[in-house]
Amino acid sequence: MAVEKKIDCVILGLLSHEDLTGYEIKKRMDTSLKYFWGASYGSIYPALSDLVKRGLAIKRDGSENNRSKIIYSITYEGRSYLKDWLKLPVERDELRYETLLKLFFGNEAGPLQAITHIDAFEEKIENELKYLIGAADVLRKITSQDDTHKYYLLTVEFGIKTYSAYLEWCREAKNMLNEEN
Amino acid sequence: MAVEKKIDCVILGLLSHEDLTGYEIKKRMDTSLKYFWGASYGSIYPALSDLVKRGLAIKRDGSENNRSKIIYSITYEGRSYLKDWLKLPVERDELRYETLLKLFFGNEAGPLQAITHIDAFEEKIENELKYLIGAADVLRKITSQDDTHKYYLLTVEFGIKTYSAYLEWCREAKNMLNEEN
DNA sequence: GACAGATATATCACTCTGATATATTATAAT
DNA sequence: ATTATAATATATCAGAGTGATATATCTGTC
Repeated sequence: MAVEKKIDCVILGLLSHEDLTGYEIKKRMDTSLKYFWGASYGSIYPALSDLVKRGLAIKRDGSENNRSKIIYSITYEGRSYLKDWLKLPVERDELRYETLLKLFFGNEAGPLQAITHIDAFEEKIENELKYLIGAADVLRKITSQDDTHKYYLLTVEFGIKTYSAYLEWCREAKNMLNEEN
Repeated sequence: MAVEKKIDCVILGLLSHEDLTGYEIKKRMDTSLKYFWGASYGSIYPALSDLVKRGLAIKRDGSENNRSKIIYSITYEGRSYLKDWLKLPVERDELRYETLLKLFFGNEAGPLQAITHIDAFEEKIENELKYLIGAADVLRKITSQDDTHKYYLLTVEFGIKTYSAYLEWCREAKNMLNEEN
């Protein structure tokens, strides 16, 4: 079986929920998927053209006035392709934390520098955690009626759990670094 | 200031600890850095040649018998370049979890499929957590004498905290999915 | 009516991955 | 002793994806 390109699978996944333009797909990446996935225009637009060529999606013109707009929908074949991919075991879960990388080499720059990086990390995580907690409240109310957003809620709860753990670690790490400077 | 390529910074960081061959650098990536960073031979070898060209590292022949071996060391300029990068604020911390991606689109495949992915994730994390706990024990003994490995220990403790949170989430997520199937 | 910001599509140089090729040495099995 | 397998070691390349940039329109506001 051909190796699935991840960008194709994400786009088909989003199109399985609703019809979208390339621009809207990018917005979903930057909001709903932000905490565990990402993609740039440079991969989205070429992938959309390719999906249409392969019959996994179709496009229609949705222009309004002079604003050009191309709306993409998933086809039956696209949905089947998506289902096949969802069945396959997960290939890779990957973390790429520059904060940890800089910390790992921290003895070159000293504890004060390390604490500065941890402080910045902590602040960013605190803000994102607030957002996720708000999102979870909204989603819990919706899913109590119908459960179309159940899976979305699961990923948000993953974020809440891990971000809370990050904050605990920040405090402990700073304590350890403060002991000896 | 020129934008630093991440691969250059990681390699210089590793060389700031000890002289290494390209192969050994890859091994460090796959062990010590594994939980928060990665790189392939296809980026390591070209980057090493480039670092030498720019005077940030030097190479010497370390061949034994017929086994060719090139040993790289960091230069004064390289160490200074590394320190400059360590001072800069972190640009990006990024998660790329295919498990969460498949879960997000889970309503297309159903709760049983989602649970299968969570089970696989849980098993992988349990194994890695065991390894990290062992590594932390060793590192804590070493750092109680001298603290060269203090920063390494901090990254391991980050892993332990987050992996424990992942496991909690796995149990809760499966409970939620089991309620209704 | 001027300006900023959001909407919308598209391309490109460059980075990095994943796979592969090549060759030697060490270890284990038969 | 021989064979097979795994580890050591360097290197390259097609293809995937990023980040930046270009272009143009629409919307809100001062």
